[in-house]
Amino acid sequence: MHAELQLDNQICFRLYTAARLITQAYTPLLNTLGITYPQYLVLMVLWEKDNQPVNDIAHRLMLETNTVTPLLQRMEKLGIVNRKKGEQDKRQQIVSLTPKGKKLEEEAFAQIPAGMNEQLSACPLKLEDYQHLAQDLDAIIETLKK
Amino acid sequence: MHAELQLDNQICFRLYTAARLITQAYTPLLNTLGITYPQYLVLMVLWEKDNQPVNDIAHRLMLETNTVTPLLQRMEKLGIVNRKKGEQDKRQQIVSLTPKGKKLEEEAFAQIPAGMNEQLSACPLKLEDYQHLAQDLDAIIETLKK
DNA sequence: TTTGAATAAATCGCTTGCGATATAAAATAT
DNA sequence: ATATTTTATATCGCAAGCGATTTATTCAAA
Repeated sequence: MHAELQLDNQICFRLYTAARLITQAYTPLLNTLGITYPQYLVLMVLWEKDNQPVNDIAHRLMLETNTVTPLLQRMEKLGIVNRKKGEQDKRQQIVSLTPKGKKLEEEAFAQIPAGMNEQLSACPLKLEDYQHLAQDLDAIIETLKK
Repeated sequence: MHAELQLDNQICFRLYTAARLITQAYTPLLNTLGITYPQYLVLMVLWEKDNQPVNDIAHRLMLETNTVTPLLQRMEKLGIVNRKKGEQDKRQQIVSLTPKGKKLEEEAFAQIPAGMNEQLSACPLKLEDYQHLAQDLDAIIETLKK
């Protein structure tokens, strides 16, 4: 019985589980938009700034390009982004929103935040708890990112 | 510009990223044991209580059996667990540790906690921050689990 | 007891995530 | 200018994770 090896003592298991469950909470909301959670993340990056190369999107999401490239290919097939070769640097693929991808921002704004608030309404955490949580998670992320 | 749709305002993105990065931090440590992080979770469940049916393991980890069954099949192939049909209830598969699976507990105890502490040594969070973090994550998990 | 409903696992198909490698273009060095 | 190295993406293979369905067994009801 090593206390260090017990599931209940693992912050990592809690992170792993909370991340899965909150992604699952997004899923029915995102299904009505026809996208997945990682695709939603990519859209948030592009809604903030359109026309970005794959690398910038990957860095923003702290993912590798071997994750992001296939994700973008699927999103292109869905008709929500376009990819075109960079003009100055032909190695780059510049990713941009299609009209459909831009339109999704309004639909998301109308549905996602309210839908998540509703699902978390029973959660006892207060605004300051969420702020504190965000700070702690940022500290962990900052420590572990390369 | 909808502030609600900005990545920096998303607690979910932080959870998603922190969970990925901390799993990545485990990876080199677990590689020396020849296992993955989800496999390590299963082992922690079995180290606490051996001989459990698939369903109990899945419930403990808050995963579905369609995730756990293939995971256990891979672990069986690695020679760290055995599966045998339940005697009272023949629908069940009772999962047990092999000698190799039991031995991994000592190796894990010798390497994993210290290795993770080292990687998180630069993290500014104090013990009480981790405790607070654990509480907040438990609140989210409790709210979202079905 | 026989039938119908619930339960335990397993299987299938698809998206992610990531280590390893490949390919092409740009930047640097000689 | 040519060779070398770096950089940007893409490709491949495998482990998860999960919705949907299937199969076998048990439980409950008629």
